[in-house]
Amino acid sequence: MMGRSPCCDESGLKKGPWTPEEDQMLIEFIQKNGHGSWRALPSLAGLNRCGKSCRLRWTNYLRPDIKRGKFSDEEEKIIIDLHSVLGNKWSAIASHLPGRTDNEIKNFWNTHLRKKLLNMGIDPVTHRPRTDLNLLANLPQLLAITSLNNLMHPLDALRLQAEAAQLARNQLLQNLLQAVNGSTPPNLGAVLNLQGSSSPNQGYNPAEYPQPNTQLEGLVNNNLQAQALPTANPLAPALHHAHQMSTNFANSGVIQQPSNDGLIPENSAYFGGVCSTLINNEYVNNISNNNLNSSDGIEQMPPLVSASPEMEEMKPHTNICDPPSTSTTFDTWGELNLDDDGSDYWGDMLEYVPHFSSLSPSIS
DNA sequence: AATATTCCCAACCGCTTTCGT
DNA sequence: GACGAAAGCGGTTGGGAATAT
Repeated sequence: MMGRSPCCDESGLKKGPWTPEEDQMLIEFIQKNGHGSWRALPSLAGLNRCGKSCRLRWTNYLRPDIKRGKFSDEEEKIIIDLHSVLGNKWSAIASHLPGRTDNEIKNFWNTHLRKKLLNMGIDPVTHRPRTDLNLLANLPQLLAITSLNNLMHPLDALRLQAEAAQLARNQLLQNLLQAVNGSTPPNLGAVLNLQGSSSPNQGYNPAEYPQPNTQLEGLVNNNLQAQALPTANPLAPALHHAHQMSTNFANSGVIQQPSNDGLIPENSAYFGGVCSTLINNEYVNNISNNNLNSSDGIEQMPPLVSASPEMEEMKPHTNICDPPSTSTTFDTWGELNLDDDGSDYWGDMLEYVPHFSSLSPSIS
């Protein structure tokens, strides 16, 4: 745009931190007169500041309805969920957190949540398990070595080739999703998770956001047949969503268990403590506190959503694990042996589909 | 105790969008 | 519709506080 007017650079207007006296002058003026035109406000209020500085000070700090202090666990979870859908739309995220400013949320994300997700093996941009960058960088050499080096132990070669295939699958999935969506794919599970939530995210309408692309997921599945995976499995999308939900908050260091009773409803898929159920063409994710144990100082997560009435009415019919026990872990019931960095999630999920299908009598 | 390093966040910068004429 | 001003917004920065050495 042309004709931008300089802000505080001219005429010696004060910049930098606000003093308590300046704050008081601004508060008293706005309480008495409202802010009106921000440009006109400073001179009317007797402040040697530009209007923009006054506006930011008021909206980010002095406004009486601002909630200050530590973010609650619930707020933290909402921010992560919304960020997985909205990206760096701090203002949009802030609109779902009464009393919090976009600036505050942005700072909280950059200083806390981003690092937290990285430490959990989750890419804070895509909200998906991180790709092993070192391995990816070495992928060509890896393939060359495993195909040419006759001295390598056959099992080691197989393992390395599996890792290379895993990377290729991750890349293929990302590329396909980006090609279709035209942008980094959102975490669909997070969208669905917020349906029916009683958290203070009033006005959140999942219909505004991208919905699951089951056709694409089927395409991805079919493109990965080199691993002898099943073709169209009706539960793959549900499992995909459960997987995404799971990786939002549970990763290395967290003991993941089957649902409380080891049973899952019909038309559902289970992954990492999250059960996704297809209801009226939409996925509803369910998790209970019982699904996670604290480990290594990681706090137990609050329930993401309560079970929907539809799910409550469903009669659990499929036992997907050994007799339930509080000590049951992933390793004891599964084909899902997760790497520390979570890099095998996608592959494990696909490999789990046939197992799931064989145990679910309603799926033919 | 002194110094260096890292963390944190209020405030700023400048681009984009909205509003009023 | 064109234009300019105001407001909105997201990225970046500066410096004080906290922590490490």
